[in-house]
Amino acid sequence: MSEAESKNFIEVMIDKDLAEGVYDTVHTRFPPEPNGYLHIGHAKSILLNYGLAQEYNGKFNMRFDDTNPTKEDLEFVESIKEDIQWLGADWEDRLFFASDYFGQMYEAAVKLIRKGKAYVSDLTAEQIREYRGSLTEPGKEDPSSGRTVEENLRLFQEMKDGKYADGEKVLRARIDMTSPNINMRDPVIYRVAHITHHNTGDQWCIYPMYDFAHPIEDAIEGITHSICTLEFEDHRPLYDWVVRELEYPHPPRQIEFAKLYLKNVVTGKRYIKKLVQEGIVDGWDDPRLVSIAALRRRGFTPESIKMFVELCGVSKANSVADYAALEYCIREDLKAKAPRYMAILDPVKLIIDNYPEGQTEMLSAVNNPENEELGSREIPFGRELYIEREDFMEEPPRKYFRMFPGNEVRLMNAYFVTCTGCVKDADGRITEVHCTYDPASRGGNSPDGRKVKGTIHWVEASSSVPAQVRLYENIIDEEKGVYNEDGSLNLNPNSLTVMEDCRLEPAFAGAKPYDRFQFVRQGFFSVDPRDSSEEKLVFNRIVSLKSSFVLPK
RNA sequence: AGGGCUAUCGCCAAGCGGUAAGGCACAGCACUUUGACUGCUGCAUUCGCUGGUUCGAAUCCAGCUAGCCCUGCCA
Repeated sequence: MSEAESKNFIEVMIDKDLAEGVYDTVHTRFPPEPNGYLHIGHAKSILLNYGLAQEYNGKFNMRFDDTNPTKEDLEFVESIKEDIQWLGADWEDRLFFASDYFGQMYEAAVKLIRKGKAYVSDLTAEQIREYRGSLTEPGKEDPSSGRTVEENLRLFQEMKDGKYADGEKVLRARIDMTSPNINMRDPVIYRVAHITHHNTGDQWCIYPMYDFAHPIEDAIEGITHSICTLEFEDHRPLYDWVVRELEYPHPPRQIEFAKLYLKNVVTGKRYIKKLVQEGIVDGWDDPRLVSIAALRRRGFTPESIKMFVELCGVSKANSVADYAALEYCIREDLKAKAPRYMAILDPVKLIIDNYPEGQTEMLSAVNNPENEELGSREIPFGRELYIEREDFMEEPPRKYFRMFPGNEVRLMNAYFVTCTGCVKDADGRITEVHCTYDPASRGGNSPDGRKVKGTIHWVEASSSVPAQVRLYENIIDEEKGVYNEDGSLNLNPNSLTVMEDCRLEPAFAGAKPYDRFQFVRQGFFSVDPRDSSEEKLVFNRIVSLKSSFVLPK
């Protein structure tokens, strides 16, 4: 991460624009339609637009592109604002709604009509489709295209005044019905829709189409670089046509980049809706999803998402990022930020036979060896502890260096102990592991300098804090991918494992929602903001530690 | 098939005529009071293919091939 880092193609274009004096500032925007929740793909666009404004000392606008009331809802306006703020993109006082420009858009349409560049059409939607031609055949002239300016003005006024039913008339731009670019074949720019808009109420019954509205929105706000995704490349000639015909003095430039896709995750709204309806996930913010809200709830930091987006880069090549890259980013961000406490997810008793009964003592532990600012804590130690069930094996495989009969290991921050055996119940399940400790090894080192290969984590039994911990796997099967061949979702039933009887050291007692920790040897976890209570903390695993439990074959 | 765009390591991605950056992933070694972290090492004689121009091409030209997008009164 040095200044030697190369610029992406958008920065190169901006540099060129600035150098040539096409623009003397940079002004970007993020223009979502409030018709759903934001996911990680949107984060790329938000952070890209905001980042560019920052980098070039320019401005960044927040704008809701709410030109189609049939699909939009106020509910989404609030969630989108919250997500963007959480990501750290600051629009300052520049929060706009495309619907606030309906008056100016109407005037712009009138201007086009006056210039003979737009006309009211009587064609039905179906006829318009027929007249448009196909990918390989040119379109035909609209029979209504010959109307006079006066007639068009009158009819458009009547459209606005509610004289026509939905679909009865539309306003079309007059461009070129034979253009090889279908978007230029006299696109519809205004339609009639008698519906209440969440912002403008019943003030309008005609609404502008995206292709007409968007360049106007950008021009009104003084946007210089209108950054959107690849599928709009074909629309750029129309975008340019609109700003040119409307004669804006400093027309904005549209630049397209490739969307960010993440391998093996579900982002499709209809699939998420299905998952919610069927109760497979507990909402659009279920920690297994990758909506911004879900990532936030699971414990991801805005910094980690920013790092991920920057890691992925910006280009025009369609690409699918590895989930592993996201995991890398959150580990990287949290490893110095999160205190490292001990937590036992699958407890089994460890009894130290030569430790005095009824005795406890306090031991000191550093909270994060990589970050001294996080200080240290006192942890209780006693005769009965909990250790991880998988940290003991009666018959260990090769290269297993945790607890097994006869082996000496270190209890982290405490003592060396030598395993002496275990106790089982009638079913053969291990109920207790036994050991003896070396009192001279207090703190975790032996004065005689002998070494142990294994260090395991533990929690003193009587003072331990109960908790529930949820472990997430990718919701989708790694091999098969997100969707089956018939289009159905390929769900992994093991995507969520709930550990009910976890035991934490007392340092966790005051943990608050969203607090993040590294559980020693387990991974990074955060307190779930929705399900945690005073009585019982619920943790979400953000990400596991890298191959910390993989045994060599 | 008409138009637009894209093709560089398993995944991202620099490179813009001078002889293939970097990150993720992976592997090995070292270190380690987390089998984590960290450190070191390895990982494209080759840039979708085929020709051409050039002393020299991933970079220029031509022709192919593959993938994505476009026939909403959605955005």
